[in-house]
Amino acid sequence: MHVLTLLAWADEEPLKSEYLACSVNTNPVVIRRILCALSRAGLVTSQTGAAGGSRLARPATEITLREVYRAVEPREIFSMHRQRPNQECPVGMNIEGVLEGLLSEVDAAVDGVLAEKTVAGLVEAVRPRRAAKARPRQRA
Amino acid sequence: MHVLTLLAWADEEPLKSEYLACSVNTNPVVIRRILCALSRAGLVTSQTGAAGGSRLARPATEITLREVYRAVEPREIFSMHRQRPNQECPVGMNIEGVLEGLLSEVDAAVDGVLAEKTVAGLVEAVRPRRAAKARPRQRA
DNA sequence: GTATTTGTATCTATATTGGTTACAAACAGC
DNA sequence: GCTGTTTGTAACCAATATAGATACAAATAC
Repeated sequence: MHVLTLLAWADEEPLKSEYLACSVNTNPVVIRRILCALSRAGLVTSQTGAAGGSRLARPATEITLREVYRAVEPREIFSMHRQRPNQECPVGMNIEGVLEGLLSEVDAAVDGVLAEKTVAGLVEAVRPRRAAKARPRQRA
Repeated sequence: MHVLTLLAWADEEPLKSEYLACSVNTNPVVIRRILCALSRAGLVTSQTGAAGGSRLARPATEITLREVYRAVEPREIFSMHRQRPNQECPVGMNIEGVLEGLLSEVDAAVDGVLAEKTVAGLVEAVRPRRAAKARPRQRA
C-alpha cells in the first residue's frame, strides 16, 4: 500500500527501489520483491537499467486495494490446522468443510471493503495538510 | 471452532483435553492452551481432577463466532510493518494513520460476518448426515 | 489417600518473514 | 559498442511465531 501510494504520488515519474525503501524504511530488495508481485498482477511496470524504476501501470483511480491485496498476499490469512482432523470422529470428518465455508465468507467480506477503495484514495488520505494548505483560509 | 463444536455436541457432558485432542488430531496441551483462552473469555468452564474436563459456559446458541475469534486470536491479523516508516517523507509520515483506519474497517467487516454465526450453527453444519438420518425417508 | 485432570512452564522443531549480500540481465547515455 | 546504473532473483541469516512435547504442581472425585 505504501509503495503504491508513493508511485501514485510521483505521478508517472519512475521511482527507484532504493528511494521507495527509504520512505518505507526497509531494504531495497524487500521493495523489489513487492514490486515484482505487483508487476505480475499488472499493477506496476518496472524498467531495468540507468534511469530505470517503477511506476503505476494503470491510473491510481482504477487500482482497487482488493487487487493490491490479492497481488501481494499469496496465501490465505486464515487457514486450517496443519494436521487433518480425526476422520473417525463425526465432528472431525465434517468440520473442515464447514470452516472452509466460513473462511470464504470472511474472505468475501474483506474483499468487499477493499474493493471499494483505490490507490488514489490512499493518496488523498495521506494529503490532509496539503488539502488544508490548498484552501486559502479556514472560514470561521 | 473445532473444540467448541465438540463441547456443544457433547451437550453439558464435560470432555477431557485428551479426547478433544484426539478429534482435532493434536497434542492435549495445545487444546488446553486454547481452552484456557476460551475460559478467560467466559466461553467455557473447566474443572481439574478426576471426572474433570471442560464444557460450554453458556448455551451454544448464544456464543457468537466473533467472541470465539476475539478470545483466541490475541493480535491483529493484519498489522503494520515492523519498522516505522520514514517520518521525513510526506507519505511516510501519514501512511500509518491511513492504514490503521483501513485495517479497522477490514476488522469490522470480519467481525460482522462472525457476529452473525454461533457455535450452535457450527454444530448444525457438521450434522448433515445425522439430519438426513433423522428424517424417516427422503421424500421423492 | 489415591488416581486423575487441568493449568502452566519449559524446551524443541518448523515455518514464515524481513533483512542482507551477490550477481546476471537489461537498459540509457555517450 | 562501452560504461554505469537498476531491476530481478537466488542464497543465506536472523528474528519471530506456532505447534508439539515433557514435566509437574494444584485441584478434585471417589
